[in-house]
Amino acid sequence: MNRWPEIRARSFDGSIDRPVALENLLSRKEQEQLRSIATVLEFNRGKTPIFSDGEEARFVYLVDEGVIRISRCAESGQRQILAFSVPGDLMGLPDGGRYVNSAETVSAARIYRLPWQRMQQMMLADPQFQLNLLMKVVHDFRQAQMRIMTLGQQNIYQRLASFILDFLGIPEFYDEKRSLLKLPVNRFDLADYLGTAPESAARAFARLESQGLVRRLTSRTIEILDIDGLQLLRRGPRRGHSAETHDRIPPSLQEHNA
Amino acid sequence: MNRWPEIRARSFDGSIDRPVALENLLSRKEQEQLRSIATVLEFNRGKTPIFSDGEEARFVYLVDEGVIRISRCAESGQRQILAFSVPGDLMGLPDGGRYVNSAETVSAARIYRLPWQRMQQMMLADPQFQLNLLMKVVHDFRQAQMRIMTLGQQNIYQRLASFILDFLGIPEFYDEKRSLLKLPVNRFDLADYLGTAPESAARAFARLESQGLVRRLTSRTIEILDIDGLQLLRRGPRRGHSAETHDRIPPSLQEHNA
DNA sequence: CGCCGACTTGACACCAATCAAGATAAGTGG
DNA sequence: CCACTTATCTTGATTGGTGTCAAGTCGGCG
Repeated sequence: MNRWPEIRARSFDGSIDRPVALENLLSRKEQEQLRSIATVLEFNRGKTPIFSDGEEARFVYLVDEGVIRISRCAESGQRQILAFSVPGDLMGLPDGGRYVNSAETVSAARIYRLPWQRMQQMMLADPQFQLNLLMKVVHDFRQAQMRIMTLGQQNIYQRLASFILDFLGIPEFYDEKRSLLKLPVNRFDLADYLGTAPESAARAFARLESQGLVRRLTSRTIEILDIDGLQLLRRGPRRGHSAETHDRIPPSLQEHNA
Repeated sequence: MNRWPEIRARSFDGSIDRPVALENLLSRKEQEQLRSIATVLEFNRGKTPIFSDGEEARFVYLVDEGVIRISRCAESGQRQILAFSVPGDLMGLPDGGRYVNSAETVSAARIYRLPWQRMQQMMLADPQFQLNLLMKVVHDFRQAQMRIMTLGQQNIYQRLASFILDFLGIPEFYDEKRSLLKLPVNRFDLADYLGTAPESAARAFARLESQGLVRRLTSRTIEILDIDGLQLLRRGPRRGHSAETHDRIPPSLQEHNA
């Protein structure tokens, strides 16, 4: 059990057009440095809480395996999923001594728990290490800004296209040879991530399918038919023509129409 | 001119409910530390570019006076304003050696320009200073997450209420005695910040006015009539009743629930 | 006074939230 | 294994929200 898994090539939120290089995740060396003060947490199943908004923050966490959802509830009670954390991501940085987000597993996961006090000592003792962590936080900051762009400017279909495109760079979820994307989340989580309702998320899939961009095999397994079309959709204006995306309709879908 | 101005009590984006304490801005000591390697830039007017998306990033910037808008253009050409920077805020952190956002003055401003190379040296030489900067970035990260909440869950009226409430804590803009708020931005900037169209921003003001929450004296000067009402609006559901604001339920929104 | 940009308002069409009702998949107990 | 319950997902209908075009108003400045 002292194997240390390979670091994934890119962070979850990175877009296709701006590939996120390895240095934006914590490097193997940095992770090893952190592991020396870590406690391993193993989770067998999804929906298990790791930390919660408002708790005193004595630990930060490093994802080693699996997917974690980072969320916060608005005062209205509405949940917003701020990000999905994948291996190499850091989470649980305190603000005023407390967590400001909640984190739950989405699937089985292995996570390293790091005492924040000792983290700080390490950072003070090794400024280069601290600088690397700083750059990691800056990177996460950029990812948050990209989500501001998405939520501020794109309609639901475009947001879904962005979400899908983000996943195509992660081999763990996308089987490139067969063009199969395995979504790690259900429609509820997806809706809370996109800032919409589950029904709208389902409708967005339906429309992408009607335009020949993807095909739903099951609700969690999507065949990707037209990456260029997805990118065009994402880049287009919010109020774009909906009718026929671009002229092509895959042979499998000719509706004799009505 | 070696006076060092008082640090504002709170950062721009902080909400009323979660007051942002002084330590989230750079402290006076930290700012002085930075000033030792800084070049002062003075801007007499708004709309002057400071740095632009894609440029090689050799400097970071510290706002001393005035308001700066941080923006990015989507591939569709649509501009999104990610944040407004106020005194004590840091901006221009590079990603991959380049700026990823653009910054322009909104009003007259004084800004300290810091060579990024020397900044890094300073951070390596003084880990405590670096840790303070890290916490500052973490705080900005939180602010970005709060914007994700706002954009993902709130309608235009609520976003405008959030925007207004954010400003009420800044004495530079809000004359508490006379309940007068002086907006530093025009409707275009406001719309790009809220993720909507200028027309919708105007309509949102009209509706807040029709509900007796605010009154427009000029397009940039707003009289605040009902702070509680604004907070209720912000906290409410996205699809809430608009008609009469004031048959309000006390904010003790206990989750009695069904 | 007249121009021009910023702002506002109206009209209209499209988007998306909500309620409601199936349809499908996943458990659960017999 | 099947019948049943349940959760998840999908689709339809309806209504309110909001982007867009267009027209009009206001204010500042020459």
